[in-house]
Amino acid sequence: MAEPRSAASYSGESLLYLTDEQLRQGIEAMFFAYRGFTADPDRILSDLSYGRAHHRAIHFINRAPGTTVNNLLAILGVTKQSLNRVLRTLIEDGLVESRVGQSDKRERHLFLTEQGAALEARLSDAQRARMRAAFRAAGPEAVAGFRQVLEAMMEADLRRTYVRLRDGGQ
Amino acid sequence: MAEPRSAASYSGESLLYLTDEQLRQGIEAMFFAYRGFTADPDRILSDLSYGRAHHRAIHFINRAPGTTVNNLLAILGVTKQSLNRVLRTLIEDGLVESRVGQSDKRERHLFLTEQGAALEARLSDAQRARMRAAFRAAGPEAVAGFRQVLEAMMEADLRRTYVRLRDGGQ
DNA sequence: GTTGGAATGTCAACAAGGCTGACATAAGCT
DNA sequence: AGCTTATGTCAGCCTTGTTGACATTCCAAC
Repeated sequence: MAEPRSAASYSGESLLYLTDEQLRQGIEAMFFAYRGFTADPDRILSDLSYGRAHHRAIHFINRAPGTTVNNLLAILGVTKQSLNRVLRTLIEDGLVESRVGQSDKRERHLFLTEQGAALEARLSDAQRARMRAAFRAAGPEAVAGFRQVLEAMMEADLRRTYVRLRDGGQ
Repeated sequence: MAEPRSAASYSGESLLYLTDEQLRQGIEAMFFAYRGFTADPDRILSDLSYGRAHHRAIHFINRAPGTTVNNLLAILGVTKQSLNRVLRTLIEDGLVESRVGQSDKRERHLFLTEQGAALEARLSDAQRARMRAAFRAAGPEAVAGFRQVLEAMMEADLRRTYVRLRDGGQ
């Protein structure tokens, strides 16, 4: 259970931050923090009888307007049936618009309507407010570390997606 | 939408890390990283027809052996009906033992059986391996920042729970 | 031109895991 | 004795994930 953590690798540098105890604290921090991370949007959504799935769709459509359904599937990591159910209600409710592609007419390109953008703003304002408070409390060096660790924790394909989004790709 | 971020507070210190763009990157990093965070245990669990809910229960029972049902409810933030469904299967399957309290016989104290501890070890080995890789890649200063930001992101009551667990309380 | 495959949508059925509400039981407290 | 607390359980509902099957539309290759 307690890992031997290869005594040979102690070459001057302290590896105490890699003990099982430290790792477990990191795991629990992720668990509890994620609850906080989603708490504010969840409250807003429950009043509208939407769920987290709707939030995720709205977020990434806003993030990459005109994205295709297939593209969104890859980002969200769910089945098309599951996403379709969510998209259908968002389209019916007038928050999302689905336009047939010009070059490839099989593709549907997704956009937020004015109403959809309004909800997106409300949700992300709430979520950013908490993130801002956390960033401010921790300071810029901590934020840089936070981002580094999270990035290293992602699955390789999602890290590529994350970096592409971050660096302004579409 | 774009916050004025009170120009008066620029007292020499750069607040560029608090821009909406930086905050949004933090939000997306949390989203993608959490998927990585749960990916390995999820794979193990799906083979056993257990879910994340079982993992969470097992984790915290291992973490605080003898904890009561009520205590676990507070940590996990679910209803007793929801938790009970999970606990029932874990007890039936012989992974968790429920002992009537000595002082207060209404309470049930929860413990992992040998079998339960074995699964816990398997799950947390997998999860720790990813966390360890991420920590190692990012380095000790980054890890400290990661922990600071996450802690600041928690809801107040969960932060207390987290700190209590971290500092060896039960 | 026809055919194969890709992108999408839809229907049906199912499961996990949240939730609420109601109720039972046992035990502790006043 | 009566109220409260801790727990368990039943029933039913919702969201959001899954698989499988099938239709449509359209591009592209042959």
